[in-house]
Amino acid sequence: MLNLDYRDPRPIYEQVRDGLRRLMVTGVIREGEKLPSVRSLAGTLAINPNTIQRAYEQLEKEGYLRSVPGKGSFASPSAGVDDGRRQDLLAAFDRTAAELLYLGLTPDELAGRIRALKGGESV
Amino acid sequence: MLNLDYRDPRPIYEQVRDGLRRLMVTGVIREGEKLPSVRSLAGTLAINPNTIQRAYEQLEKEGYLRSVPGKGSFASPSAGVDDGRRQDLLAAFDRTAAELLYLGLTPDELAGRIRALKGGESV
DNA sequence: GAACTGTATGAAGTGTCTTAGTACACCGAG
DNA sequence: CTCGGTGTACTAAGACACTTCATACAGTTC
Repeated sequence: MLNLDYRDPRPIYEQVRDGLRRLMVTGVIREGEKLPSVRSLAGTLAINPNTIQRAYEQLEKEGYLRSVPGKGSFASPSAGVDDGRRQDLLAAFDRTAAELLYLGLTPDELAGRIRALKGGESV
Repeated sequence: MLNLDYRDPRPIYEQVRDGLRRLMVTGVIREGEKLPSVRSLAGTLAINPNTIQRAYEQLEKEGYLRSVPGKGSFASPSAGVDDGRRQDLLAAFDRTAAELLYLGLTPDELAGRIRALKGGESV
């Protein structure tokens, strides 16, 4: 379900956080679905539960999941994602696209890449 | 020319590196132009020269500038940018766009943002 | 030679990441 | 109610990255 790369300079909790977010974005984990518990995921990945909790904590702040004491953590609907996350993504999108244009790619090429992503056949 | 934000969790050398890269991408610094020396920029920003050197070192690996002992550092043409950097950017572009689509934006909206960036009126 | 340039090295302080261990409160099933 | 699983909180410790300070060397320009 998730892969850790110890050669990756990014902290483990970021790899877990980004990996889980990606699973939700790509539809592997769907709205309302129960995520692995802090302790079980820590066991699976052979890391400390505190590290998992930190990843969950941040995903909850972003609005990607909701944690309920005693019950577990559940994926939230995409509409519930925090607006700050949206703003950050848009800013990152503009920065990346601007540099790619500087490097010689055309707006049409970038638009083509977006269409090729297939928006997750949602709605 | 460059702003440092000490509330930003990113390391200073990354802020300098990304800031300089942005100045080149936006055309403020043009191909062949001489960049501030390691020591002078360190003095301007009131930080250690080693930190500037680290930023320059990485930009040179990316192909954005070329440093010559005794002479200085000079902005390279966009065609000289490393291919690894291109690949990283494309991967980041796809990830960001995929998440934005998941959050409800349409391919047309994203394409519109790209056109609004105005590719630096180069060539 | 003097003054600039990039480059290299080592030591010290600070902060983050991660682990380990413990503890508390909540929920659901038996 | 009891028990096991859940999220959450806290402290301590070690490992590592970031940054600074200081020094040094080599190349260029005048």
